[in-house]
Amino acid sequence: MLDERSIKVLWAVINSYINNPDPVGSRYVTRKYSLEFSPATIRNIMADLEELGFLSQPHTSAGRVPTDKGYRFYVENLMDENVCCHKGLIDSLTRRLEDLREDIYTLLDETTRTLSSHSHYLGIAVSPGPDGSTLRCIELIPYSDDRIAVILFTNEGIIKHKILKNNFSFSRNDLNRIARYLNKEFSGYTIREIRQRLLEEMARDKELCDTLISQALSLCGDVMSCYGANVFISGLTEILELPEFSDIEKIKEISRTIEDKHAVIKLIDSLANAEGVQVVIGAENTVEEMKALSIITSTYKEGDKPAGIVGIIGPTRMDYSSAISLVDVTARFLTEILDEGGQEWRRER
Amino acid sequence: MLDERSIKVLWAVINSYINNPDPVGSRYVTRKYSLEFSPATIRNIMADLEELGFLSQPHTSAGRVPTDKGYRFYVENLMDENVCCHKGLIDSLTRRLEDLREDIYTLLDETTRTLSSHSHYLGIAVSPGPDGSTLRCIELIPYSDDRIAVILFTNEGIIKHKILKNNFSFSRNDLNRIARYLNKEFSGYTIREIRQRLLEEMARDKELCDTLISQALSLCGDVMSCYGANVFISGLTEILELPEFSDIEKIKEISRTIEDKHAVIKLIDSLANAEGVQVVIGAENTVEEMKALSIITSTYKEGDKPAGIVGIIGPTRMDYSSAISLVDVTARFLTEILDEGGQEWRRER
DNA sequence: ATTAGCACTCTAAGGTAGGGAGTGCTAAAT
DNA sequence: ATTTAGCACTCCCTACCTTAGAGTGCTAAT
Repeated sequence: MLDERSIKVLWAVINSYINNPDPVGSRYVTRKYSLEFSPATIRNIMADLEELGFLSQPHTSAGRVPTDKGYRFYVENLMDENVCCHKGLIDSLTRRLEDLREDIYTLLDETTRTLSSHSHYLGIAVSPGPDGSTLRCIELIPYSDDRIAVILFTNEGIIKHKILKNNFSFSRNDLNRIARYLNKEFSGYTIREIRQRLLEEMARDKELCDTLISQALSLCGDVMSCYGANVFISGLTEILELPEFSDIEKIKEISRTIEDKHAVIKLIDSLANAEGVQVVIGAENTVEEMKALSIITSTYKEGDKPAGIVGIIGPTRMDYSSAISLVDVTARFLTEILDEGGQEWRRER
Repeated sequence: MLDERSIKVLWAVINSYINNPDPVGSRYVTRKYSLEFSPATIRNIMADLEELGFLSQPHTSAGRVPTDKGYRFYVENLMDENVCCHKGLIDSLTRRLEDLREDIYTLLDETTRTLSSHSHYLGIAVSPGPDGSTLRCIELIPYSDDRIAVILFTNEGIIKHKILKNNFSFSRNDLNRIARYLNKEFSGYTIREIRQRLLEEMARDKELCDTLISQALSLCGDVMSCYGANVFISGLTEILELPEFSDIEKIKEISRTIEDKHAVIKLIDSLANAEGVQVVIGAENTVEEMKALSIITSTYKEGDKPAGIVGIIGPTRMDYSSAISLVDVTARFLTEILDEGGQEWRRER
């Protein structure tokens, strides 16, 4: 499709632009990348590349800038794959996440911080949602006369708690019986499956009229209902340093976008089921406010099920190769951590 | 100290500047506030006020701008105290916090959102730290072969959990016994007191050699050690709209400052023990990066002990009267919520 | 096919002039 | 003695212009 010369030039332009967001001129390319052609030749090539949609000019008589299509080609064909191992990243991940193995929310929060400080873009992570999480066990604890603390453990290490007001007053024994029942029935299922079964069981138990059990089911349902995916984003400070965000309006837009976690979940969800690292460049994005940004994500897994997502959001002018491997390594790392946490449990069964 | 005329003028300047951050001129004051003097007279008064340090000029031949000292005088003497009841605020607080009574972290997070959306400044909240929180009860739950989930309930509604790796394998019965012991010993004490006692007991128990108990104590200590105050800040989007933050550098500074939660805690801590609403204006602040900002805080209480802090951070040109009552109302509201949550418990004892 | 040369285009930066808002001072008015 | 009108002056802000520089596209020569 493209001859070798064109590829060299395209690579040079993108490489240069990634390091420094100034339109790239023909003279600069010949000098800096010591190509064996004169600026005039490069100009011709660039004109061709522009016609093909890989480059564009901010205005006549400015240098060239890569288009989204250009970046896409770069990511798929030209990128430097063998980025050095992320020793520093692994180090900080292990160091910072050491004590957090079992508290996945804090773990993900720290992960986004690590991602953003290493990439200098936004770090993002989505916790396992109800569909993927497997219930490990439920505990019911008397909290006060008319309140019960319900605590949910999942394999992914998410602990969800809620305190429920209750009309009946349960003894500790009652609660233990209920918990035993719930655990027997539901542990090992995903939250989504449990929700489904709850609906059925509750319909059935209406007739059985076993107060304790039906109470238990309703308790369980209450907690489940507040179970959703959580989004973590950090690194605003990092991207404020980038020249493309020196404009207040853009910052406002980004800030609004990332404060609206629902929008982010929607955005990210479409990538949840893909294998490996996903790259969405600029206008490939379906969300209007993100058309100037690129997103790199990967899923981390619990066992062999995709659990949640980690990634990086940055300008389209992104250091793709390093960002991609950063995300890749991080996702693997999280998968590993979750595995350690889950192993004994799976062995046990 | 100031005659009535001067006060009127000072009030007018500050009032005008709060609504619109342009230096206030003499002509504008006479027009807008229909004072019974000519611009020339106002000019003389303003010159006096400047000499006294209440006003300043950005440059010769610009209008006047209030100084920190001016704001201070305004807050203490001139402010419109009887701001209308914050019906809207109370409404959204009740609506948004209804289901969160017992999960204080989510509660505080939502509180900052409500504060920032009502004030259009930054909303801030600090959760009860170890010193103030009273332990309600401890639960120990087997998590896997060699791990135990420790769950801490406090009166303030904070639930802290941690999963601990353990060398011994405890049966459920063991854990229940340990939990009973711990509850008997420690519930009703503040976290700080417990930490203190733990140290003593552990020293003593070395000789007693009751493995179970000393294990229990060490478990308890482990969880306590991760018990610190949490800071919540939100509303960056709000203050991006303010004209004083149209400069990227200022935004960077603020963003850095609020991302550094330790600094914020340090800053806020000095206000923790004061009664009622605290107002810190601009350079009165001890933290360098905050010298252009004002902070309004109040403590919410659990029972009669101050538990944590809520507040607003904004530009010195802040709508103090509404911000102050906003913070006041919110703090009272939180206190009330915590009271409801705690009442039964205290009654029980 | 490539390159040197050249005219042309567009931006970014710096400099200048004019308008406008506001002041301080002085002298007149109350 | 206080207040006010009048006026000269100061300073900022904006718009406008100019210039330098970087880069292009085209043409003609290699």
